[in-house]
Amino acid sequence: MKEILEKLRVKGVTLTPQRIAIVEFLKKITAHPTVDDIHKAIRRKYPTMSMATVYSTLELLKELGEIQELSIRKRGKACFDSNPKLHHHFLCRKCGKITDVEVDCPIIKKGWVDECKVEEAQAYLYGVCSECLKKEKSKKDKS
Amino acid sequence: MKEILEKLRVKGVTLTPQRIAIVEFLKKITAHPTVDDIHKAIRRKYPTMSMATVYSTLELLKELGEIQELSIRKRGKACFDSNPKLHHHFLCRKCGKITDVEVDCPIIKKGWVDECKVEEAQAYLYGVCSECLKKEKSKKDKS
DNA sequence: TTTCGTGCAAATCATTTGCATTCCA
DNA sequence: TGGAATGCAAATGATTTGCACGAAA
Repeated sequence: MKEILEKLRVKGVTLTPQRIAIVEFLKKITAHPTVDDIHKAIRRKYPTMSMATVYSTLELLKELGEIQELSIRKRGKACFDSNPKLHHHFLCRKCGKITDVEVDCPIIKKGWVDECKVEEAQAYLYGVCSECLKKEKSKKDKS
Repeated sequence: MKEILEKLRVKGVTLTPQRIAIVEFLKKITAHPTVDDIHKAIRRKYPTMSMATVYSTLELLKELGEIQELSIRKRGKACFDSNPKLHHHFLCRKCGKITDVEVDCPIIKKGWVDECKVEEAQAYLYGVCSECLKKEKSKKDKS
């Protein structure tokens, strides 16, 4: 945690209490919060925290490579992953939960594809998660 | 083309002129148009065509598995691919063009990952396309 | 003090919805 | 004819922007 804030300071980022709160919240959570999730959570501590500040801080962290933005919810709101490293995501259509997918895909990664320079890569998988499958199964067994 | 319309008719879809126009437009184009692109294009022929109709027809075609929706433009508008088969996409950050990526990735596809059932999969790659790289290079060579 | 960040409110933009009208089967 | 599709306009919801104020360098 401290290292991240230190890294930001070195890069010349002004460490306001709001920004620190957002960084701490993101780096603590393993879920993939939306802008609204972040805003709501931090408002408990800083009741005046505005959406505009959340947006601008997320933009900043993204540019600095500290987080990544996901658009896995089609036509839905953006969500954020505090882990900027290359990995993929699964969205459960039943419960809506997003989980990390750590499989390594030799082609879908940074590098070169069809003579194009790939700087960022994200794969989105959609379906039914193991928990929801279990629930479906136990419901079926009963009937 | 005719086969697609016939397939839709068999499935019980009412074939209005508007729907036919949208299907014909989509199946002719190799690009990845937004809702607005489609609306603008078809308005030339049907000046009263409304956005609502475009949205609802696209929703229908998606449900019937005739097209797929992409959310490759983060926080941007949705775009559509008239090819419903599994393949991936590349978005050039310089020129904004979206191109198909036909590489096959053993993991990013329908099947099972981490005990989750994967029903749909899409990989989005971001970077600089070959054309923009060429332009950059020729500019550098001159200077 | 001069720049930068914040918070508020208003503006924007894509998408959705309600409803009266029109159209296909 | 009757249910479904269309078109319009208004509503919604996320994101962006403008600007005055306050805080940090």
